[in-house]
Amino acid sequence: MSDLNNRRLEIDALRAIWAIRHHGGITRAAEALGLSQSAVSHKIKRLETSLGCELLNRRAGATAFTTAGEELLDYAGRILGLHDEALLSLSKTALAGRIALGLTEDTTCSALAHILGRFRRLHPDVTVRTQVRMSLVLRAMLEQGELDAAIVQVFAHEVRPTDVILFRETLHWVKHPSLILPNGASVPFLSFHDDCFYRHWALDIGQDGGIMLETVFECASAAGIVAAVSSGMGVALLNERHLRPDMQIINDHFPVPPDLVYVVRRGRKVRNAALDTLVAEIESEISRYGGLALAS
Amino acid sequence: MSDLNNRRLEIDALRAIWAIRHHGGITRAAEALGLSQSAVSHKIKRLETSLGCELLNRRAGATAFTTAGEELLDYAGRILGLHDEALLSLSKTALAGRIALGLTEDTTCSALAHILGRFRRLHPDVTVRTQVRMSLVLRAMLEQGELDAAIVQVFAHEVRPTDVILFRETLHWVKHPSLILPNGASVPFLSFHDDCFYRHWALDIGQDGGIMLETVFECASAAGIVAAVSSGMGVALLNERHLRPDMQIINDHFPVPPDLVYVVRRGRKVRNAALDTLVAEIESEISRYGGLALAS
DNA sequence: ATGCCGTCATCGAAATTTGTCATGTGCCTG
DNA sequence: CAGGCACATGACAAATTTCGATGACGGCAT
Repeated sequence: MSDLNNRRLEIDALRAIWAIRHHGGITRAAEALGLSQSAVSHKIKRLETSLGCELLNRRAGATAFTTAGEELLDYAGRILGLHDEALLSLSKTALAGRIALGLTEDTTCSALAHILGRFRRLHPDVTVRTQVRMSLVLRAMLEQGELDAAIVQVFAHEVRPTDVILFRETLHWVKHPSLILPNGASVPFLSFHDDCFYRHWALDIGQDGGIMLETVFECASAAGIVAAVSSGMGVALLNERHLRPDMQIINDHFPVPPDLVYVVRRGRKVRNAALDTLVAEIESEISRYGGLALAS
Repeated sequence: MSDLNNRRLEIDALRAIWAIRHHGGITRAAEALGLSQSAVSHKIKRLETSLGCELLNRRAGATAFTTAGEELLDYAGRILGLHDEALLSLSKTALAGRIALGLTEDTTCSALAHILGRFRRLHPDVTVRTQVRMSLVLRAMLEQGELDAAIVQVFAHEVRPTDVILFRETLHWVKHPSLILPNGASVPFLSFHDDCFYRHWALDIGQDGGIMLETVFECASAAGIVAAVSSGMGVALLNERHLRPDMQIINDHFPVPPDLVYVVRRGRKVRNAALDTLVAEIESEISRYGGLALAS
């Protein structure tokens, strides 16, 4: 441990351990930060020697934080929050107006909440009205001019040049191992709510893929679908982040599901300086961390 | 301005602008930080170009902060506060016990308050009882074992090896220009309260220096003395930080006042781990900023 | 067991950042 | 108007940071 007074926590190092936490591993974090793996490894090493304690329990595959690591992580989050807000605050211009924003339920508990809160603080003269709906509904509202922008899920091939990509998700057909699919018979399907837009894709493949789906379960929340899959009630289309160890990914016979993308999509209105700024802040957050942290 | 995402506020740079504020100028700040003047100048320059805005209105003599500078300063204070607390938190050991601490009124509104607050947060099992008295009283309480430690003012030549020096102060004889001192006659003296320990020094010089002081005004607070001097009521002994532009420093005929030092002085009790830590934190804060920031 | 794969540590070289010294500039004061 | 003070600037040296390559280690499947 170097002299008590000369020690300091580099902002970059804090961002590194934050990224390690949220991407689960040094290699992934390095990728997200746009650095080499060795650079991040070194950064943490330096941090550790300067603090005189271990931060990570290194192990290939599963990098875990020590108690000290978790503690630092907490401070890192707060310091980075202030730091980023300071940066924004210094480059801000006085904004006023109102923004009508749409979100999906999934994204409400992501870093977006922080971005929105901070935006409020930095631009008190901008009114942000937020509505939470499903992607299909939000897209319709955008079309009709009811929203200025929305965070929606779309198929990867539907992304428009003006969309801001938040992160990608892979969709999988899953089932519980105990569920055996009989050949030829119709497949029990665990479905999201009517308005879930990739449910439509799933039901359409009945025509093309030679697979007959029969909806045996409907639920608006992912938690419900997850439970139904685990209990062996049928097959479902689930995001990678909803997969559980006891689930089995189906690769054969089923058509490969399209990739999904979360995007910020703007409405038709042309000029809105406040919205420009908000979107820019979201973009900046993404490029800094290589994607948004999303609770799974 | 570099790319929005790659910008970052170095902790050291933040500490630099903080030091500039609290020492009034780059040169002084550099000294306090243990760096060269050009290093600090460079640091700020880099900070400015990375932010794309001016932080300081440079001028010889009076370095003023711009609006952006003031804004950053606010964030800097908060970020540094968190940063330093994180650092301490990671090197802390579980402490318990109680500390009886004495302070002078002057030091209550300095950075000490922050240090004490932080100490409370980091070591909730340590009870800190603080009493505010004048230096002479505190020294007596230390002797009698009523305090574990105290922040007191002493003459520079009285500093003990075990004292921790917080900062030095120069004492001056001052008067208002309108006050003419007649030769031979007794000098009207504006005095602190009975217990002010350098009042004793002032009155004693009647014997040695051939100067006869006559106390015409007594007041416990510096503000009262300052007002009395400004109104031309007499001469007084004042700290540098209490000097006002309309005051005149008296150099001739009066004996040179001894320098003063604020120190942390510990009581007689030998072992107290909690106190050790608190004193270490104070020392660390001092060496980091080259002295304590004290409201004048 | 054995070999493969993914993850991380470590090393030397290259690139970047940071600090120092020496010097230049502008401003205030006597 | 000279001298001093406070800050800026440029060149160079030192330290730090990054990268690419390589090696070590553990998990996993054969």
